[in-house]
Amino acid sequence: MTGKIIPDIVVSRLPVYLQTLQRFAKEGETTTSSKELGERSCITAAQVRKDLSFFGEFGKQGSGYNIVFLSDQIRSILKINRGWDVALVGVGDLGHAIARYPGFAERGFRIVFVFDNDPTKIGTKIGKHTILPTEIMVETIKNAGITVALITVPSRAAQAVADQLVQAGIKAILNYAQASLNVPDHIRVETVSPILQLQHMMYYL
Amino acid sequence: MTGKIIPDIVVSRLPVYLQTLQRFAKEGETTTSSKELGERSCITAAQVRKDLSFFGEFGKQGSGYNIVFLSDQIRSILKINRGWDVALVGVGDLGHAIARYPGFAERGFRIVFVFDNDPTKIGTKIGKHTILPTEIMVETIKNAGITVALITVPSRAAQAVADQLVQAGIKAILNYAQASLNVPDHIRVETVSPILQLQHMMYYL
DNA sequence: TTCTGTGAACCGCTTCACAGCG
DNA sequence: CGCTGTGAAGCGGTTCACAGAA
Repeated sequence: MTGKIIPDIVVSRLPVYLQTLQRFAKEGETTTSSKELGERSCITAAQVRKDLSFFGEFGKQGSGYNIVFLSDQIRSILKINRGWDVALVGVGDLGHAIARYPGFAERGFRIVFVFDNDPTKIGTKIGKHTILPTEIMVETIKNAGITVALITVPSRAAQAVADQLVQAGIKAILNYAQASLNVPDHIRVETVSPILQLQHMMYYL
Repeated sequence: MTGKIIPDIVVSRLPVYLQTLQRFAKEGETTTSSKELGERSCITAAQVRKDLSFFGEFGKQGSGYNIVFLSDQIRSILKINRGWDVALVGVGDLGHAIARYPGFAERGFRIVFVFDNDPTKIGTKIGKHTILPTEIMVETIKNAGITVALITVPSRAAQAVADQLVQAGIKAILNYAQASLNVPDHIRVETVSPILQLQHMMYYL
């Protein structure tokens, strides 16, 4: 089972299942079925079973899946059964909002450094973080061994920041800038694109 | 050509093409090819040609696509060759950041109303908008004939807000809350899910 | 020649359907 | 009987390859 290549689209559904499972857990459920999990995740039951079977046999025939057990398995597969230290680059309005948002830390993504290049911001505090100058970014990230970063700088600066992050040893970038980033093949980038999502929806109006 | 059902995945790539075309335009180009447009959009040339051919014959054999013309065609297909009035619900940190972000207006999505239910916020100004109480939301949106809304309220409140928005005649919702919304079939919802995107990437680290 | 538009081949994800176990 | 796990079938999107226009 391990070593087999899993379709990326399957991996991308695991966080969705996890989210639904957490909702079930909050509702006091202890067990679910592929049918129920699928319905609440907008995915067919067969798809759910096939997806999960890529990674193991997590269910019990006749009774379904144990919610806590399956959640733990998915967290383990996604490597989010541990915490991840994250760097945040760019403290405009959006960076500010993200730095103060507790949702990332609740899922194990701890923002440990916040960088900006604006001299009037450097040294000031945002929550419990002191804003650090980008000059020391590469070295700081390298020394801390951080591999995940969020980019919330203006589009025109995003590529330069990405280049620095790659140099600093970052392996995964969540990009909030309205720009597509050029990075080496072994670096993962996901872009948050609310504008593209809006434009997409307009087609159907 | 019109009336034919276009795969949603094709529609979802149009905004990507448009974004790339705009970059080309800014770089002073006037013409491009499926090869060039594809490379900069991380999509194969054949895919680009096939996608565009769903909607018409926009290129010239031998020379490629006129950038301005193709941009206009895509904007027209997506119905973003006009402006859209948008309502924003929820003025926490994120809503605040979005209300002040000029990127939406630059692409024709004008935020015309901002709602919140916090009495200490209602009546205060954010940019040029006065924050309005949610009590008058349904009526205000209905009267203005607005069909697009952004939800930036806490997860627990998102479904209730969505229900109201549907009642108000909203047809497309961009949901920033960490929650999946239940809405009638004819309403489009897209969710911005940075946390799911991060979790997805962790698999590959 | 260059590059588009497109039928056909291909490939991979989704769905089906059922064996098998509790 | 209920529900999983899974080979096989089905389907839809992607890629190929080439006719044809500039």
